[in-house]
Amino acid sequence: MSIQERRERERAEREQLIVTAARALAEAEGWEAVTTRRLAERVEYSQPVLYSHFKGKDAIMAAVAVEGFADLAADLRAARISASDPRHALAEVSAAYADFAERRPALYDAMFSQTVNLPFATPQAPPVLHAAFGELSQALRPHTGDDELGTLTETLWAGLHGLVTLMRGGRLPPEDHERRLALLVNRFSQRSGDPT
Amino acid sequence: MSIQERRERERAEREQLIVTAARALAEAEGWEAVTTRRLAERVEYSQPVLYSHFKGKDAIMAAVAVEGFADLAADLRAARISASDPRHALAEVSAAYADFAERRPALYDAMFSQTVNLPFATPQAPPVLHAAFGELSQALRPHTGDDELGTLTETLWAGLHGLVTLMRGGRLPPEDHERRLALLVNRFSQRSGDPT
DNA sequence: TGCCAACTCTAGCATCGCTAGCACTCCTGT
DNA sequence: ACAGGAGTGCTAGCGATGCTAGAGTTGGCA
Repeated sequence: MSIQERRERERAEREQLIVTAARALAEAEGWEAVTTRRLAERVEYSQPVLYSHFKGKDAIMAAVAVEGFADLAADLRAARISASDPRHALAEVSAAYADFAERRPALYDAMFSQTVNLPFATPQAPPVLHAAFGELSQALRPHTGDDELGTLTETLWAGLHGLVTLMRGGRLPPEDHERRLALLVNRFSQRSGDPT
Repeated sequence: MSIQERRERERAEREQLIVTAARALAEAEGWEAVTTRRLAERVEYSQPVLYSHFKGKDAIMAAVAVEGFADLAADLRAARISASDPRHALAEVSAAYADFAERRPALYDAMFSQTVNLPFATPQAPPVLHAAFGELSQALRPHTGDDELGTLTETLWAGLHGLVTLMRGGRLPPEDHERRLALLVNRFSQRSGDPT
């Protein structure tokens, strides 16, 4: 019994080692540099070991992506909490989102650009994913009614995602990033009541 | 002289043949199915011929992308022209953009998702690229001042791009697409003056 | 102590983008 | 008309990719 447990524990540790190594390699040199051979060398095992843990390279990237969502959710939450006024939180959270994408491009790629087969807009989606989405929702709550909060969150998310991906692909001039971000946030802020 | 011209003409025709075949193959089976071997077989030449026309596979994709921008610009223009009221054009053009991405996913990938090394936000960018961007700008013009038109166009574009890419990647539920699109357009419409 | 099961590694497959070098074609000048 | 030569397309192959089959070794159990 105990020996079985030890083996499972060691297996879990090795699996985490693989994910961590993949993430480190991707963040250092980009995903195109993450080959199964290099990854195997990093964790000091042979290639087939990777396939005893994950179905393929995509599954490894998906595991990294889940870690990324946890980090993103934490960043967004920190930005929201530290905001002086709930109405200012939207700008802070949006900026945090953009910063995350800029600071961790490889992680962001795994989460969004790649084809990783994660369940997203369903209850089966990993909890960290709902958490990240929830932070955006909370930041938007003071600015809209409950009935359209979900859809509005999705749309804001799309706007942020578009901004960072187009900029990173060289499709948008980086020097105007702040202005675009401010403009987007402004358009998603409630202005009907008071212009204070 | 004449014979030299004929050769150049034939070369140009063959180059166009390669681009057309690449595009057809990509639209039929996706870019991962477009290998240099299959492409060469389609155009009934050997692989190295491709490299006498293009520096590599990326360059072929870039050529397809330019064609895509021309198509997109045409679609957007048609939507804008056919709009009854200039103030309604924004919704029409936005819907046309989303439709384009949905109807021609492979083309859209070549234009935006892939790393194709095209000059974008510079004067060196292909004219068709400015044309497509200009259509979005024209649709937005009735809704904002000239000083922020450029930045606003970039931001709307990012919003549209985010919507279609996240939806195609399974990150957003398709059934709410129309509502998200309407919401985005609404947020980019001028509402300060009249609620008519 | 001997055996069996589980596990890991070596080696290799099919395919990828890309290229070197040979062979052929076709225009040119005498 | 015909030999020479420049240019062009092909065959074959390189290094690298993701992934897998089968051999070989290790380690716990009777």
